[in-house]
Amino acid sequence: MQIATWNVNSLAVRLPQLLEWLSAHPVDAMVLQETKLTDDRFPAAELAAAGYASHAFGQRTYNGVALLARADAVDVVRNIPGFDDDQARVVAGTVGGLRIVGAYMPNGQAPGSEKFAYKIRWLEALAAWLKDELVRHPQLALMGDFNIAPEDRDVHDPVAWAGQIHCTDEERAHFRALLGLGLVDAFRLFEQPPRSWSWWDYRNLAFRRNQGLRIDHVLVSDALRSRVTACSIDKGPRRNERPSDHAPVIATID
DNA sequence: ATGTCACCTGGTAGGTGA
Repeated sequence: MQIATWNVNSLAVRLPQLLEWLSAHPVDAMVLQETKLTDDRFPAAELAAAGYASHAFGQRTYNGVALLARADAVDVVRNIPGFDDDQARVVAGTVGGLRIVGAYMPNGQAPGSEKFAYKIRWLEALAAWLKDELVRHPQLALMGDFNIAPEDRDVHDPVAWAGQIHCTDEERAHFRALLGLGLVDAFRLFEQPPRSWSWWDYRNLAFRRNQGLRIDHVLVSDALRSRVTACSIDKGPRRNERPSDHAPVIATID
C-alpha cells in the first residue's frame, strides 16, 4: 500500500491539484494539512467521485486536517485526546490494519513567543498520547507537517537558520523524543538526493533556487519499519502554476 | 529585500499567519 501527506495550504484553492495528483498517484490513504475549510465546505463529494472516503476536521481560515482513504478509515480520532485545543490539527484512523495519525504541528512563529510555547506544549501532549497509541496500534505511521527540520542536512542554509523557528534545539529535541517512542523517519531509511526539501518559501524564488526545509515527515513504528520499501518527496506539484508551498511525501508499505 | 500567498475585515487597502 501507499500512504501520503501533503500540506495543501487551502484546499479551496488546491482541490484541482489534489484531484490531479491522486489521479497520478492513487495512494491508499492520504492526510492533508491546512485545508482551511469548515467541515460543511469540505469537498467530500468530489473526493468520493475520485474514489476516496474522507474524514475532515477543519476550521475557518486556519489549520484544518483530513484523512482520505480508498477503504474507509475506522476508529477515527480528532485532535489529541485529553489535550484541550481549539485548533484543528490532528485526525487519526485505521486503514487496512495500519494506524495513521495525520498531524499539522504548530508553526511556533519564533522562539520565545507565546505561539512557540504552545508548540512545545502541543508536542508534549502528542508524545504522551502516541506512547499509548503505539501500545494499542503497533503498526502506526505518524505523518504530516511537523514544522521541524530534524537535522542540519534538512536545511538549505543551516548557518542562516541556526536557532530559528523549525530549527531550534528545543524543537529538534521534541522530534527526537518522538523517535524515542519507537518511530523512525521513513525518508532516512533510504538513500536520498542531497538537498531534499519538502517546503520552499513563496518568496525569494526559493523553489527555483532550491532553498527549502524538510519539515514534512512520515514516521513509522518499529513494527512497521520492515514493511516500508520506499519513501520520497514529490516536487512535481511545487512546479504547478499556483502551488502549495509544500510538496507531498509518499511512503510505500508491503 | 519589508521579497509571496491565503484569508479575513471592511472596503477597493491593511492585518494576520505561514
